[in-house]
Amino acid sequence: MVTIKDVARVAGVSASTVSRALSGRIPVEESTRRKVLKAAKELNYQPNALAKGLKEGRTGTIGLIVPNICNPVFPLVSRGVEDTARKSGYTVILCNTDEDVSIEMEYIQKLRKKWVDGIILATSGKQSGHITELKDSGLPVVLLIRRLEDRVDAVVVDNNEAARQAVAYLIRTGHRKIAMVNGDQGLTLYRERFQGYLRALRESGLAFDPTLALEIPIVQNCYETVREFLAARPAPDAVFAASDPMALQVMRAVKDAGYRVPDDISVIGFDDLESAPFLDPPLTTVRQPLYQMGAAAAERMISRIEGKATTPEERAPSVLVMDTELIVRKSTRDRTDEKEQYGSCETIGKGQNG
Amino acid sequence: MVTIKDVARVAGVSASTVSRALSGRIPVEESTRRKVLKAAKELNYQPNALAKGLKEGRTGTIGLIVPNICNPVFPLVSRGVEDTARKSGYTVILCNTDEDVSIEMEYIQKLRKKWVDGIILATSGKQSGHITELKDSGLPVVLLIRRLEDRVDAVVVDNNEAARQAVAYLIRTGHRKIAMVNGDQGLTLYRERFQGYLRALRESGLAFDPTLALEIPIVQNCYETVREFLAARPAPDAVFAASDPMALQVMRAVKDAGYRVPDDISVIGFDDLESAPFLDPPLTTVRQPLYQMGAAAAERMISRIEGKATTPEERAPSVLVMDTELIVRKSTRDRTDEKEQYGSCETIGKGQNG
DNA sequence: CTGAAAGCGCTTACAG
DNA sequence: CTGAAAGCGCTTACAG
Repeated sequence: MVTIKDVARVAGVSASTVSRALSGRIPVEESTRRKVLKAAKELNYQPNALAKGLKEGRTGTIGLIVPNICNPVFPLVSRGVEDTARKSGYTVILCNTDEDVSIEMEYIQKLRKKWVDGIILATSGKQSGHITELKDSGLPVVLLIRRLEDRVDAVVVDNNEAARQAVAYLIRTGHRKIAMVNGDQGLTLYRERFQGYLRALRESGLAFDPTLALEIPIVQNCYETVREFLAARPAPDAVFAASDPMALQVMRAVKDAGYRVPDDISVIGFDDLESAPFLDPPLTTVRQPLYQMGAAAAERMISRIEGKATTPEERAPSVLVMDTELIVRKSTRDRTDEKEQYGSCETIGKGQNG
Repeated sequence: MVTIKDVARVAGVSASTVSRALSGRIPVEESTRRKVLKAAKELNYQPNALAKGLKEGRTGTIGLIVPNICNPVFPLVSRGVEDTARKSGYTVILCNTDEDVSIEMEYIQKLRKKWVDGIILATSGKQSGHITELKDSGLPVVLLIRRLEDRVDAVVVDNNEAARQAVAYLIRTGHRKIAMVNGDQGLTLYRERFQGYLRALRESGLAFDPTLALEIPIVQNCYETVREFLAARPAPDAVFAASDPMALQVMRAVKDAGYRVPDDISVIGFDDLESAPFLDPPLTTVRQPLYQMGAAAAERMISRIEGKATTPEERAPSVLVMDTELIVRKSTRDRTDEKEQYGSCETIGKGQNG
């Protein structure tokens, strides 16, 4: 590798001058600057980022910790982070934890050793002590998806309200027996969505029926659990699934049990993944601005790192709550309209996937 | 941050001794070793990875360059890479290029500056000069998905053969007018899949009809293009889509055009994403061992980095071709069986999504 | 086995 | 404006 000394030799100046000329912000005689730039180009000089980082105490690297990049919300989130980071010259280290706090802590330690300039945490884990500790150590931390009161910067959606709106929509369109298929209640975001579901019921004076609330911690079990649920008791008239991947499995289970979507059972999801409009039927779901959330988290992170936050308000932790939107497609129907739109050929519809 | 000097002071030895004691592999008196370990623990000493990297010329970091983590094959691939890397103590920098060679080159340069120990390249870009150049520079490089003759380590599937098998299956089950919905022909993997399609036709004595071959470089356009295709000419009896996301859009378009899957048109995909069994109908598709491919690439990379490859054969570039498997589900049917299994209620079936 | 010294490749106060 | 020197925090040949 060619070093700063090689450039210095070729340009006929000292290493200090090369460093200054290349930095751009320290005054150097125009003619020497040109000589240095020419030599650097000629030798294809690439400054050693480790030496630079060691000296400056910063590396232009951001850690991004997610539960699992295979959960389809995270690719979009991480593109939001990475695109924004890249535009400002930062690079992203990706870490999957599977919501295992010990892996999360292991990664945090490793990232600190590598002197990342900050850590974006998109896990919704069960513990938080290590996070406030991390923040108090002075390293910039931004939470994504999850918040920790108002003590740490965060970018989130209002899961409670988004879920309430979705369920309120079902109620408004005539559904009365609404099941909720939910994820691990150990994770804040699923608890919040459950609270929203309860709130919508309460606001409409509907009683909460605990037998209609399914907690399914592992997405892969969703299909089986819903099949058993449908086999064991009278069907609900709607299912609110706490994520699109769960909604997909719910729809499959509903159809395989001999019911039609949305004729017999309406299904609503949460996420609005890219595939949602192409499912059969196209999925009604709550849209989260995933890419924008990633981008916003990265922006917040970079302004923390670069110390742009100067006023007291800017220095205080900020929680950015982004808007969700209910996207109505064809997996839900209006039950207040008694002329059934999809009602013909009922037996076939019921049987075709059974 | 606490440094090696702090530990040395507390342990009452020199920094050199601390370094040796902590390294584990250099002999140190048992009693001093214990003192050092105790002091290190007490101070929660974390060695500075930048200083270590600067001295040793390696960083325990691997670069992973993909086209777009939002293309759903890459989350699994990258988990394979990351899980394997993590087990050996490595960390992964993720880079998205959108198949833009200039972004790819920019990232390669940046990764080199950061002294990554190797680069795994999963892009299937149109140029390759910079890759052989990179490899010749001595930095370990492993290709994923794509290969470059036998000049660079690679982990791939036999796209040509996998596509041939899929199309041969369609032919064997009585399909005669088989369309192919394909991706950007500038990318090797799609060209190879197209070649496999042609080969299957040829082997069965079927003529290739160019009007049945659709090149759709941008997945998002797939639905519209297939709608137009179906509106403009008599329908094919099967569609081979070169990826599952395309297959999903094809199924939607087929149904919206008033045809049934698989009664009127069989659809076959490529990837076997997690959602494939839950689609409606469950998707027949070619399974790629995505996670294993990522893991294999990371293993190859690590053995290159750590110089385990010692015999001449081990040092030579290796191309690992992994097996694909055709997973038959319900989106294809057997046309040689003239009792149509799904044939009842034909008009409803055609109309229900139109 | 252990310590003092050199050096990895930068940046930046310190002189001039 | 420019150079020589110090130092970021490690590791490792060199002596002892």
